[in-house]
Amino acid sequence: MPSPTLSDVARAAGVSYATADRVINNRGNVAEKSSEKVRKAVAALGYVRNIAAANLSRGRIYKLAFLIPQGSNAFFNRIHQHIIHTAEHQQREGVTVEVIKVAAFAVEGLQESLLALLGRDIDGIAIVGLQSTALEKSLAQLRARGVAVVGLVSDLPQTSRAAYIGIDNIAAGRTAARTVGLSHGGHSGCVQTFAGSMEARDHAERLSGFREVLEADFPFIDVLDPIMTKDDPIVLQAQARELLSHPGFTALYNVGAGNSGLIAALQEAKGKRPFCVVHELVAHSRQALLERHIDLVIDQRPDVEINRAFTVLRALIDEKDLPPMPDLVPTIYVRDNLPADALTDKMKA
Amino acid sequence: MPSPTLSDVARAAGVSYATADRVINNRGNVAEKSSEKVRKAVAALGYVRNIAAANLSRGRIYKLAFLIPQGSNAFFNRIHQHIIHTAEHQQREGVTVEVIKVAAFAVEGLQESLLALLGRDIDGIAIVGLQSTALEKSLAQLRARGVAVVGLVSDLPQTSRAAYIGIDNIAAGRTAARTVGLSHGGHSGCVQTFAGSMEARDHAERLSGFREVLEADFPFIDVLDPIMTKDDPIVLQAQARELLSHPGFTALYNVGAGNSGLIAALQEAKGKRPFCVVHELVAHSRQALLERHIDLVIDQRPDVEINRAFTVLRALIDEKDLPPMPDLVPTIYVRDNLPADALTDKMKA
DNA sequence: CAAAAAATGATTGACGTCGATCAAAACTCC
DNA sequence: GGAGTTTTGATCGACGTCAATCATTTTTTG
Repeated sequence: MPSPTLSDVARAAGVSYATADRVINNRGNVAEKSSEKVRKAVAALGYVRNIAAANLSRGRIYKLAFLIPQGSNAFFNRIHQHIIHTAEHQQREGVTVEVIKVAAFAVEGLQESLLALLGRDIDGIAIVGLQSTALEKSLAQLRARGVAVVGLVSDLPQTSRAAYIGIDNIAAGRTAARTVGLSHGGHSGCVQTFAGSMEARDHAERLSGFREVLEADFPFIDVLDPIMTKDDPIVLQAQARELLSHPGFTALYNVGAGNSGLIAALQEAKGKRPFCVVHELVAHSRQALLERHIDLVIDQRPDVEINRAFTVLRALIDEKDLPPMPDLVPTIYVRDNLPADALTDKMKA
Repeated sequence: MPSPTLSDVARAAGVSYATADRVINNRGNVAEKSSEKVRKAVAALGYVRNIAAANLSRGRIYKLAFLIPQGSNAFFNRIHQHIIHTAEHQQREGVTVEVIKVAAFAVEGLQESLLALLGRDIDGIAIVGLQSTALEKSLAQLRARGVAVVGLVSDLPQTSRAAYIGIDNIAAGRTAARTVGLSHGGHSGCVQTFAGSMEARDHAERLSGFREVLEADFPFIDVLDPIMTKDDPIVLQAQARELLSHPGFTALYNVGAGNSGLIAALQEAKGKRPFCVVHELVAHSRQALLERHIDLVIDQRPDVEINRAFTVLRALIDEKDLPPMPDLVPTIYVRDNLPADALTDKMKA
């Protein structure tokens, strides 16, 4: 019942503790024959090294870094908050975390930060990624040095990371479409979409998922080509204001950020407004839900993602397999299933 | 930077390690004056005992028990699966788990299981609860012996548990109502509700939340009194079949279980069907979503709940404060945001 | 003020692992 | 078969805590 120790393994393999230790921590200078015997004994006994004891022994500290885009984007502020909050609690378990702000969506900036990291001893990094192949080389270098790399929210080149932690954005778009479709109750309609930029992969993916479902399952709803906003609230507000003055739109869907502008425009408008779906639950989208200016928020649960990032990074660093974690799915918020407002609560404190 | 050790505390307090140890592990035989000094030093240095080292030292094993209702209920099977799965991974970290099946929704059965637990040395239990005050005494006894008790999915008497892990069922009902309301796109309608029993607190709560939102925000939708089903698929199928033969129902909402019956009836029916909302994502509700027999599933994410139960129990047992965990909210599933089907995947393997 | 009781100090051996060191044994190779 | 190399064994002292023991000091009590 009690887990076998390395001494047990050594005994079973017929070698000394020292040799077993050399194999387990591959320190070299061990004959293939002995190595073989030890590996067999490990398999036979089901030995798993006690990470707590190991960490205690060497006084290990896990050094993690999170690279997230700079700027005043409410969503990334929320991400940042969650990282800090989680880091506080992990501190006592030997995890130190550094949050590195990177110039938003600029490959060069990210590249630079990665190079800076190369010189330091870091155990794992989570990166809000860019698909650019320009990153491949430095990421490969980092990983060659044993650094665990995961993509967060937005993926990196597949070969450059051990895992991607984020939602499926096509599914997110499809989900939005489903709700828009259902909201029409079989009646015809016309949806105006908004996007920051078609170069942002997540925006493009959401749009394609959105289109796909509406075309297939709700053909009586027209989908208009997206208005490009650069995620700028000012642009969104102006465009939305103009739009809302014309009747005929039965739904609005913004795949990108800058929702405060959209919400401001909706707030001004009188009378029946179109069905509105946006992404990411932050202070203003939350309030807009409560005040009925919008109907739905599709959220990627950054709290769950951050949680997962920590867990995955530790598992990668410890080279153990992943414990069960909640699945990541695009979450639909209406005004009735909002979580307690932790951020607001914190602000008060 | 490195955490202070108990030796540091002892030195700071001007007492010996032995005395500091006596205070920390309250072994008694220590003068109030010394005790005071030690506590002050603890506060001053911010000492937190190293749980990994402590567990290593005493070879601690956390003994947990989960009490869940017996029977072939798909939802509880899912719960059971998650417990087993999580337990496997926790095993190597010194956690043993026992799942105790209790006669469904019978206070006596639960009571009996609790009494049986009284004799054994258990560190924590999670109970799919009953609100009954009959349980208060045995729960109080257990807790007096230092057993951590949390309510799972369905709450226990408030004073009898340290935490409740489950969704707010009123919010769940409100959420269902919101989606039903939105699906009517401003048109009038008529919803038939189904419930297992009004004595089940979660059923009653969901219904009241459902009613509340529809009456307040969608007064043009009629809510019919619930058909009582005892969560029996046969009953549901018969009732639904009958219902579907009449036109005029624009939505169906089942707050309880037994959905396979409802789905079977929907499957038989031809033509346009009402908007359908049910609770809990399990094999058949998942399939029904995919095959478009129903529109929405409100789920309480048992995977998240189980995860949380383990985390909370450990925190209670270790007497440390709670690490950040994902919020528990009623989750809305449509056919486009379903998680990967872990259970099915497992069945195959 | 002496005897009993209570509190404290000092110390030790676990727990399982790491990262050493040093000597002894087992091999190569010529 | 002797020098050199590689591989082993044995052992030690951390890491921070727990759970002991035993001797000593301090306090209480009659």
